[in-house]
Amino acid sequence: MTDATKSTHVLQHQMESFEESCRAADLKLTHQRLEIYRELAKATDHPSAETLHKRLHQSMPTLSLDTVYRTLTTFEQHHLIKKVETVDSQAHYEAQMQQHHHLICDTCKEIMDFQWSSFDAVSVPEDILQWGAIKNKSITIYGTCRKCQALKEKKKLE
Amino acid sequence: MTDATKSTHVLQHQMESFEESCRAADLKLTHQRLEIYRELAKATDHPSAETLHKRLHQSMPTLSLDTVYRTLTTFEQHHLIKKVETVDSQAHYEAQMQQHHHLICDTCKEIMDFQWSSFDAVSVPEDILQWGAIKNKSITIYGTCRKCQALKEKKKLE
DNA sequence: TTGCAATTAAGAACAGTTCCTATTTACCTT
DNA sequence: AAGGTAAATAGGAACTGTTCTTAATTGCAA
Repeated sequence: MTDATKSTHVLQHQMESFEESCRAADLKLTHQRLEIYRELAKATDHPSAETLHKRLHQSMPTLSLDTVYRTLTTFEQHHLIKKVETVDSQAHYEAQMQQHHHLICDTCKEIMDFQWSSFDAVSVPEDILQWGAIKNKSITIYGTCRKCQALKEKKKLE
Repeated sequence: MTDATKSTHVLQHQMESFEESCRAADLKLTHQRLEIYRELAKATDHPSAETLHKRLHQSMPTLSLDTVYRTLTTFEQHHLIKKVETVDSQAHYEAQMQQHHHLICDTCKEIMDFQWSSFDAVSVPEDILQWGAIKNKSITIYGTCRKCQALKEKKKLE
């Protein structure tokens, strides 16, 4: 993922399948829901409810923060989006529902998506199968991103 | 890990190295700190501050919840314990600092530790190395544990 | 043992999220 | 196209989890 935002035609397609899922789930297609979903779908940075609210405020000045929270919760309950696991006190969300993993920078806290299909293909160790019914496995990689590494180097030299 | 609690001798050893780390970090060895650490170290369920406070309340009735929060934050800053990534609104902690992974039950939300040394040994895909300096990678497996599976089966038959 | 900086208890304050209620909206029926 | 109705929304109040403030207490160095 080199671009900060998705191509419009990929987003278009994602919006269409979202609308279909809403109809299937008996969720009314309100302006707020469509815009909140679109804003999350085009983001690559796993935003919080507050961040989404700020971004949408320009185009929708009367949108309430509560609506953003309520809408995200509704979407999550219908498996249209996911809550991202973090140690942060704010909840973060993503519209990416395909199998993927996360890179987290310990400095700027930015979360990036990545693929690792050979890992996805392996089955879990024998003894874990004893634990119960496995549904999904995902990796989180921690480290310092290039940007933050560069900043640290710069500070050292000062 | 078959037992719900650790053997006393393993815990003893962990307490000793904890005390050593505190002295090295210039952290005073107060009764509260020792007991909070001991309670977390002997737990296998990744408790929240509130849960730890409840467990300690019997033996330490005047221990304040704030002290539990403050102490856990101090320990975390000194890398003596870790905050666990969850989608929960409460923060969860663990004293286990060796490389390990998590199993999370989607029903009872219980978090279990597990090892996967062959995964630990492999290096990450080439393109991720471009991202920055990798420090650690860990897996979270989601599913339904045996206990909850059994409960669901029981409900179906009713 | 004494002195002092660090730590603590208790409750106030704060941040993030959810609830309450009156109003508005989507969309089904005709 | 217009009306009816259940669902959704805005705004603010309430709630939950966490952190801060202050005065009292405690660990530990001298």
